[in-house]
Amino acid sequence: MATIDDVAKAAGVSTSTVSYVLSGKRPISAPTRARVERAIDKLGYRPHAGARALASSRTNVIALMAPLRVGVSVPVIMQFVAGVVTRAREFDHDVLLLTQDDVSGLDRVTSGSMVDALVMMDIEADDPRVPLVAAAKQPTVLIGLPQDPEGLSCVDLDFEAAGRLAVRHLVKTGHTDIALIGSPPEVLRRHTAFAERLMRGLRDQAKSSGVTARVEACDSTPAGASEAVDTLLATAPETTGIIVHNEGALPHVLARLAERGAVVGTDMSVVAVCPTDVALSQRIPMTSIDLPAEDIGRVAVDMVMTRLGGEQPSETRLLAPVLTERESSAYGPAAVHD
Amino acid sequence: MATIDDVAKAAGVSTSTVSYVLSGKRPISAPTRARVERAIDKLGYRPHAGARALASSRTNVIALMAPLRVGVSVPVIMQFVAGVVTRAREFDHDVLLLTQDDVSGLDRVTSGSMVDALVMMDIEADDPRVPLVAAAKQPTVLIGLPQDPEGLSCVDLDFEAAGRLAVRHLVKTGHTDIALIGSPPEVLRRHTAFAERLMRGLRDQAKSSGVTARVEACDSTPAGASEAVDTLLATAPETTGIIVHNEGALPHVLARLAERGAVVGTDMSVVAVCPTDVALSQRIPMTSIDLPAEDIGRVAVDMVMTRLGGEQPSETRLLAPVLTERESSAYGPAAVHD
DNA sequence: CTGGATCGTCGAAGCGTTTCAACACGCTAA
DNA sequence: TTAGCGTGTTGAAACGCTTCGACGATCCAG
Repeated sequence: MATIDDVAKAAGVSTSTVSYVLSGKRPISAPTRARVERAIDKLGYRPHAGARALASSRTNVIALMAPLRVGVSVPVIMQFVAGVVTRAREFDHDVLLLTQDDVSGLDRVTSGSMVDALVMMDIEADDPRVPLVAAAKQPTVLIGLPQDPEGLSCVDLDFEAAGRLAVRHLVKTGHTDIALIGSPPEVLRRHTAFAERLMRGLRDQAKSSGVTARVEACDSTPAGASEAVDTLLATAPETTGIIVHNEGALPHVLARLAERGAVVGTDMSVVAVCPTDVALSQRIPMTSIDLPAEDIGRVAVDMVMTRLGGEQPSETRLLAPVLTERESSAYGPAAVHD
Repeated sequence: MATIDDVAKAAGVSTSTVSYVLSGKRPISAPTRARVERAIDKLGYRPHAGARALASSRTNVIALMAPLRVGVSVPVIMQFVAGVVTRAREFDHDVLLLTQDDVSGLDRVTSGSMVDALVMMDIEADDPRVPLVAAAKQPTVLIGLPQDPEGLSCVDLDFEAAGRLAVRHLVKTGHTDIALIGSPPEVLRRHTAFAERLMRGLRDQAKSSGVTARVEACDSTPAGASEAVDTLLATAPETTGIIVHNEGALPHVLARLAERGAVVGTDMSVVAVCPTDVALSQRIPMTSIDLPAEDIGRVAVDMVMTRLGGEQPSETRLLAPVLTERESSAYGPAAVHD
């Protein structure tokens, strides 16, 4: 492997000149720059990442903590990951993937200076990682909202607004008996932030709209979905509007409703909260509130990068939910027809 | 951040002694070791990854190239990834995730010495990355089999054997008209290795068993699956045994068969090639050949690690397919009942 | 005793960059 | 003419670690 000194020798300049050509941090005359560049690709020179990290304390790597937890939809996680990785590359950064949900990986990459910054997914309401990143020297962006986002940068879909929006939509189209089929019990037990926020928004809106809204946890399996549907329709047979916030369970919920003879889009209105591609690959195109996972990943990287240059204050960005009507929802019993 | 010199000073030893305590490459007396260790965690010392990489030319990072291509099942990819990441951690390595399918990332991490080794997924028959890794100084393991695995280390399910096994099973249970519902057309167009290998095994076995076996490509969407099922049953209505090698399409294939009144497990036998958890989360438990994705990821790391220590010869490991009978297959028309 | 191993520790030379202070040069302005 | 300035380039000092060769001490065999 050629070193920067080899390049310098080949170009007849000093090593620092080569370095400045590469970094652009000092002006270099056109002819010199040309000689250096020619030498670089004649030798196939690549800077040694470790040496660079040592000298500059910049690694051009960011860490992505994506705990692979039970109950979270893997395709959705991957959309976040894809957003993060591709955007990071646009800033000339690579991504170190951490999947353990403990705190040791965090400590290792931050205090070992392996990364310049961190993006953390799947935040719980009282997440043990949060105090650590607050203390780390690397800037961090959370995908999701912890209990106390004080001094932290966060980005997420505004799930509270999404909950409200879903209810408002159903109410507006004439539904007064509404239910949420939500996250798996494990997720709720962990107090995963997004699940709780959606429920809060939903309850608030139901209350202020004067409609009933019950909530069923739901495993992402066929059996779990069937059970959720069955208990829901047993305890509240008057339900005509269902919000499903569980990508894995969604197809099974629809299948069970069909088995029970409920025609989605006619008898029963269903609003999904999920990525658009998931909404579109169901048995019928779903009315849905988009979870723009890839965008959120991208934004997380943008935020982390602005904090990397210059001492920006922390900010939390909540993306406004957008509801798109498709074929799974219709007017309900209380609809006012004109 | 404390440095190794701080630790040495605090413990009253030389920096090299601290280094040897950490690496264990030279014997250190018990009392000295104890003093050093006390100093280490009093100061909260962590070696600087870049400095270590520079001095030792070891980064303790491996690259994982997992192109996020259209047509490949994301949950399955993630199983590979999970296997790789967790096993890498057991060897004290972290994972750098590359998702671009071009060759630039490969070049960057190898010639920049960012990683000690590579694991590459989703190999095409004539993959442009293969010549590059053969030239790189870092050992590499491919998940999948290129056209010419000469001098390369590879690991995968033995898809050819899986194709044969699936056919043999159907033949043995009395089916003479067999079909494969396979990968999406894009995957075939890329000559993705595993898809072609399964088809080859299937055709060979069909030929030598004297049964017919047609092949349908199949998009992983509801529409694509319906289309595949429809054309299959239109052109070969006598089909009683179907092999599905497409995780994304599987549920939709089953749904379409049901819609058309074919009772899977009675009229129609279906064998899936997919991870067991996918096989179990369908409308009925599927007879399947397991794709042990996480295991394969783990094995890939094992192989890469043995090649990292000592100059091992390259090897390719093909895991023997295992078929598990469940409820989606039954005896066919030609079965000999006793 | 003496000579040679063995054990534990140390000093110093790298590893390949970045970056700071300094300098040479040609200009312009006084 | 000279002081002063900006432009382009350089030398050398970090950055924090690993590892090689060397060295004193201890031990055992002869």
